Amino acid sequence: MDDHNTADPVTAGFSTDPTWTLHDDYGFFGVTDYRDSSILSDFGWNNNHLPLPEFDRIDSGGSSDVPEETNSTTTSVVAVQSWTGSTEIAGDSILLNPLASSSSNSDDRPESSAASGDAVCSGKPPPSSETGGKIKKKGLKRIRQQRVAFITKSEIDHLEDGYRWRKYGQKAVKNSPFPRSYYRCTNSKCTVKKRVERSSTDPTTVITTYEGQHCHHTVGFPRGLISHHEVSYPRLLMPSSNSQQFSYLRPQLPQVGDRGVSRSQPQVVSSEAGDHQISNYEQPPTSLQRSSVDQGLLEDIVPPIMRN
DNA sequence: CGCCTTTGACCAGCGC
DNA sequence: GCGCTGGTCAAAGGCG
Repeated sequence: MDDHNTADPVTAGFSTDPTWTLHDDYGFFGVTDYRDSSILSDFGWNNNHLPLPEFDRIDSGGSSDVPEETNSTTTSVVAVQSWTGSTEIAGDSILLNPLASSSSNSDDRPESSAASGDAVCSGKPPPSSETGGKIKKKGLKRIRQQRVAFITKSEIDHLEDGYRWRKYGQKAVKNSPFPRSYYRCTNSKCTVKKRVERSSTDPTTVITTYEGQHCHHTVGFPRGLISHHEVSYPRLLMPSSNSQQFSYLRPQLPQVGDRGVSRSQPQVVSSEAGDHQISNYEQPPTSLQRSSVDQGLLEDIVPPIMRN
């Protein structure tokens, strides 16, 4: 891990950084700023399509509950990348080209199908109880699930995304004055994890990495803001015109092929989805395969046209 | 009282 | 084998 590529695409100019452009096949959809509508229109998007994280006090109904400091915060997603099938992408290496880590990909394949994608919704207890605390199974590699990384320009580290998270760890990051925080979805049957770190070279940006897929419609959407029925749709929270109020939006994604159809269905990750994931550890997914792989969060945020 | 964060310890993987 | 680093655990304490 010592030789992880610590280059920060944010400040290193990730828009031209080859390690990021290589991620086109994995869902990287460009460098953008939701405030720049011209860029969005180039992608066939409008503001409603961006996965803008919401501020922490979403349940305030956009009222004066929002701290003054928060009011002054500018939050915008500037880049997203996603990938599957790679492992040992730890720490700063989330910025590495997953295709370049093929040496570990073979090791990445789930040796035990109990882990990985199908475990996400298997209803099993979380790994913590399964491994019996500090008595861990030796020789059992960590299985990486599909990950999506956001680079977000924000003064807030932990950006709300509609799910409830429990922090389970924090580590100092090499070559960075900012710690990395580890979060787990509070749903006991959901193994989705989230990693949040601030860019060492550009403190104004936050890198949020999601791993796995939620197997539930909502695990307590921000303090009961909306009903369970509603959150079966992707959760995109966008600021209202005054940037202090937030509204829940159902994204109206471009209707391209069957993707548009599937969008209208509540997204429940089945065990089959897990099987898909396993197969994709074995070899790089084709475009068609990715269409089934890129479910969950990625599907929530990336319109089909961008995944082609 | 339940949920959450904090934090030190522990474990696994990797390079040398 | 050793050291470094990322990732995770779990006890303790805080908060509403």
